[in-house]
Amino acid sequence: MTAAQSEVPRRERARTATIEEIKATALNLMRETGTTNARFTDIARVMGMTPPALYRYFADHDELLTALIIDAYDDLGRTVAESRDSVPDNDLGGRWLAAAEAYRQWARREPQQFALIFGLPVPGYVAPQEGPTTEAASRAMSQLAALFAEAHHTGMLQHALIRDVEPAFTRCAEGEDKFSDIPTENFQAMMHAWASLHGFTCLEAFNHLDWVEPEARDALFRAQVRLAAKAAGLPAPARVR
Amino acid sequence: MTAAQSEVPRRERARTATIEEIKATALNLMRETGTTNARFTDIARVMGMTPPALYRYFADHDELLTALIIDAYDDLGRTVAESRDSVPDNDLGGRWLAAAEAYRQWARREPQQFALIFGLPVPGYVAPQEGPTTEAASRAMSQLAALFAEAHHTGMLQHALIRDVEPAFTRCAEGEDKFSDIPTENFQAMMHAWASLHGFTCLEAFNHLDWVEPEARDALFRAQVRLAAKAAGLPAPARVR
DNA sequence: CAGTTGAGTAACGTGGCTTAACTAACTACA
DNA sequence: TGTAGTTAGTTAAGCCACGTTACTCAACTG
Repeated sequence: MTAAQSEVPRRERARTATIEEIKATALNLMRETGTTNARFTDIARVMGMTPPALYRYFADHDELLTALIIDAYDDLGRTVAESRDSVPDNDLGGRWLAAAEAYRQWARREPQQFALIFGLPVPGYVAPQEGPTTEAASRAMSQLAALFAEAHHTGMLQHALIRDVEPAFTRCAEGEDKFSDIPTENFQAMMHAWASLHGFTCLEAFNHLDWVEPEARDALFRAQVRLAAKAAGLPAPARVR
Repeated sequence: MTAAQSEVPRRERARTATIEEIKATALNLMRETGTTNARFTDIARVMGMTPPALYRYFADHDELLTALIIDAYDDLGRTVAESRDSVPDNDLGGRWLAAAEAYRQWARREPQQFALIFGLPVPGYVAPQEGPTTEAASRAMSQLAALFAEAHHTGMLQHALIRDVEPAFTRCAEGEDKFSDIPTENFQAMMHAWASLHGFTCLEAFNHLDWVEPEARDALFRAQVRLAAKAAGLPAPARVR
């Protein structure tokens, strides 16, 4: 391990550390202000630096934002995957429940990052076209798709509740290589499940469910997710929490 | 009608007209920039006025935003209600479908206004506590609730797919006076339906479904809404579109 | 004619983005 | 070990833009 450190030149390590610190600081500022804006000046001040120094690491405000967006996707995807994989392979319903809960809790914990990736673009930000953000997004989403692929391959995926697959959607789904191993019917069901999960998550993360008591909100969420599972043909979770 | 105009003093009419123009201009600027920010300076410039003049109408940036948020809720609620009521009373499934489609299309048409009410708060904006925005929100939402109440009273509301109502949610739902005439089971189902609708709408409005062809997206949406209806115990639409 | 309202001008203050020029420290190599 | 090159960082400065207030003028109302 000590040997591995010297693999990477000292300077380069310091540099990446600084980059990480900048991003972390920007996120902290967003958390404080409750927005998706982080001023260069403030970041520098908090870090005990001067604003121009940041330009050594990010050519542009947009470049920082792009990095943050990619990180957010990766973090969300990783969190969902980890939570999903903490449930045994044979309990597919439980794995879906865990993944969904992770999605939800991540958004609650980090509403700014959630807004960063799933909300309106930040004022003044223009996304790099065909860019790495899109890739990061599909990487994160494939964590959900993996669950359905898994279910399909082990034969545990039942028929979806909506079975009259729309022809237009069939054509479209077949165009996506990475999902080609899931039957269209189930792929469509997955999209429904995702939308359903996403909707609850948005409402809660942006404070539109404050009038529902916390325990009731938990219950409502579980019901929403179970409903989505049932509709998608996923088996019920092994243990009821 | 001509007599009615003189009911309201000339000055007051001019004043409200200006207020409307300010709000409309702000919205146009938001549409142009694709954000939820509208600078006072820009509004004034577009209107052929000077910035300070706006302070005659809005004491504050926040005051303008508050007005815009309330307008957005009202507009959304009105749009949904109109679309819903354009379908015959006896076709409850069709009414739900129409309402949902209106919700979706409104968000597509006005992503900025949609973000204004359902996204992160605008940078620097602090909502007036216990304020009129909350009232406007529940007014808009009651347009959906009305549909379920209607269905319940005419006896056309079947059992929801999820029937083991969570006890915590029961207590909470009973606390809401305005929904007290809908059985808890169905109220919960309504929340599920709303979340599902909202999720799809958010994803589409914020460009996360661009990879799905337009016709396929329409199909996907209709399936999502039909699924939600089935789960909530609403009858199927009379005519299949 | 007196009072009220709308609007403009000028000005203040602030604050942030960004570039340019310079300094200090570190790295590597002879 | 000394020296040349590179990198991180600072200071200074320019620039622009926005929000907001105070003051003044014009127009309308009654």
